[in-house]
Amino acid sequence: MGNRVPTLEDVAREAGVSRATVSRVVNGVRNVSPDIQRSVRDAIARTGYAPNQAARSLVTRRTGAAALVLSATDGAFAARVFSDPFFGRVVDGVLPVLRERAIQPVLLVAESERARTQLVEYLRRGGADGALVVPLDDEDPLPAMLAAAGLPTVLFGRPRDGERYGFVDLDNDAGARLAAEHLWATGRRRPATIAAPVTAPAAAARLDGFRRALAARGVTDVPVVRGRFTVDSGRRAMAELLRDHPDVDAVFAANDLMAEGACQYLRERGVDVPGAVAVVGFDDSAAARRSRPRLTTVRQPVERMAAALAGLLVEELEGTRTGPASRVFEPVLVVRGSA
Amino acid sequence: MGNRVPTLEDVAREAGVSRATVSRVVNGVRNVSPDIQRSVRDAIARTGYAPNQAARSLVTRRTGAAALVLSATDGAFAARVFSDPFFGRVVDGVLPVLRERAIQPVLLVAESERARTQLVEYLRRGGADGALVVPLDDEDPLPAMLAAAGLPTVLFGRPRDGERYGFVDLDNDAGARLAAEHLWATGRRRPATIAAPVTAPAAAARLDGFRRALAARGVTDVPVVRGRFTVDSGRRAMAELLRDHPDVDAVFAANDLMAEGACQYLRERGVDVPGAVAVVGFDDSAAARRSRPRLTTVRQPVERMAAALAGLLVEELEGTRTGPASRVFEPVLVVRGSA
DNA sequence: TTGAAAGCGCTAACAT
DNA sequence: ATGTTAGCGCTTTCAA
Repeated sequence: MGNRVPTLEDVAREAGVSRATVSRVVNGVRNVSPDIQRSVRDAIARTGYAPNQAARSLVTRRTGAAALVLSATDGAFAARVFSDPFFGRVVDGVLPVLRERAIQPVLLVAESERARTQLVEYLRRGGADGALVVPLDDEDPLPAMLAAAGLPTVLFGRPRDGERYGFVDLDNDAGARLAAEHLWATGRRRPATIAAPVTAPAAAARLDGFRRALAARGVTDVPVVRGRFTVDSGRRAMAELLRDHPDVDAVFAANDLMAEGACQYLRERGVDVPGAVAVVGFDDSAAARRSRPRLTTVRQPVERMAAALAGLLVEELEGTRTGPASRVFEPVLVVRGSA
Repeated sequence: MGNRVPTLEDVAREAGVSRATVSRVVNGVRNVSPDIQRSVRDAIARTGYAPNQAARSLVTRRTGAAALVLSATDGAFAARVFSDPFFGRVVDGVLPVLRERAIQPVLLVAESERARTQLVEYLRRGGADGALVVPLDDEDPLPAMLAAAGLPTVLFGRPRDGERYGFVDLDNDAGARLAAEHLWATGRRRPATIAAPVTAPAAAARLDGFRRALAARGVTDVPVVRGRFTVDSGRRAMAELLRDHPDVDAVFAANDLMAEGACQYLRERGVDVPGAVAVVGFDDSAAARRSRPRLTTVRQPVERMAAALAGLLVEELEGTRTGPASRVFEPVLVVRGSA
């Protein structure tokens, strides 16, 4: 037996109609009489027909897929992405929006120079109709590459070059301020911060926001140690902080993972949290709830932001909106046990 | 100006040659004189041409992409995948193999019934040339669906229905035995185990292997508590174990995350690890090195296994091999501080 | 409501 | 070494 994959033609012959009619049924176009619809559906079932996406795309110029791109310029990529709950939350937020519209979400990772090139090539050729990009680095060239390739692109996090893309972002400055004000209000006068890598998106905003809010209260010498968003780096940063500034009474970390690491280190050294040192995290991820004590943290509504991001792309693809649009979300302070 | 995307035709006209010649240059076929190659390349650069994948796929019946499918039948999917270092290691292992051959890796997640259906549809239509599937559940119908759709499919972990697919797997039984023998050899006589969910792939093998090895030494009543592969579930399991069997002197957890949780709980309760209770993990993931004390664990060479898995698929796609093939890796015990 | 036919952009067989 | 040409399987006018 010919092991050929069945085509529209086969279904048409089987059902005794034209290709056009089968196509209409498959694509749910009305103006097809009910009985013909039935017989076509039967023929489809009998033949096991599935549309050929290549042929379809060739004429519609659509793939029905949207790329969710995780991009970083440094190494240790997968280790980071697959251990920070943040990315899972992004995925959780994006999926339902796309699924609802039967847009296939495809995750693409750009872990190296070569990967970026291949990825852009892939998308230029028509791998997906648009891209949702989560840049892990402010200097990431990928968004610009995608835009240059003419691909509808939206970003998680405000890009440096402002308004060329649609994006969603958090008011990071306000978030850092919430942390600072809470620590101040609870009597902390010698706060330090475990900041993000200099090139991390949002890093500057969280650090500056924290410093400014404290400066407004007369605290100008806030110790800063950089972490790398991981539990381990938070632990090491805390060790450094404790060594160089044994009198700190509060720590604001740029994400929950580092705050968790800080708590771990403090507890191991017998330093009471929050008694001796208060710790505030950022994100309100799963790490905030599993940490001991549970973390007081600045909540970033990642799932809602990701859903909005997907919505932005969908609008662009559907032509509902034309220019780039953006949306900024407000953080909320969640007080738990650590501060 | 006509905002049309340039096609082969445009490049051909620009270079003053035929479409076929341009195609040859683009696809790196020899038999094209150097000077013509140059002028074609120039024309490509000038026009900004990129091949249309749909048109290409239509004739080659290839997409140049391979899917890495993460599939689960229960909820809390993204939270699991994006916090267990295991999946990052799989990605790390797969990427280089695919990149090297310029095969685009696309990550697909099947988090629900609907997602599975859409995903299979997508792949049937030609979303990728083959699939690397990491099933999180033994009863996952996805592999069978993909196979039924005629898509080349290989699995991480031996499937229940044996030899219908190519797969890579670890000798989990041997791994569990290593753990049991180490605990026995170091004088532990009242071991317990934190097992995986009943439907988890490899779960049965690790549990049975542990039991059998101990039974051979006369220990037949090994307490078992089920965890869910997370730190938290490991912590809770340990609490349960300690409550119901206060005399346990060793714990074998089915992965490092649960072992980490067990250690955390024990330390919080002031139980010395490994003094009072020895803990052995499984995987040798990043969690093993960050845990305190560092975990003694059964090493699973996930990256190498994932690379081999990708190799299996590549062979199948290239026609180098025909029937399903499989490869089973041997575990190694890594002794650190926890046992 | 249905069918006929053109054509999307490319590769590959064949001809030169 | 290069060109000509016939499709790949589908959607979408346009006619009927």
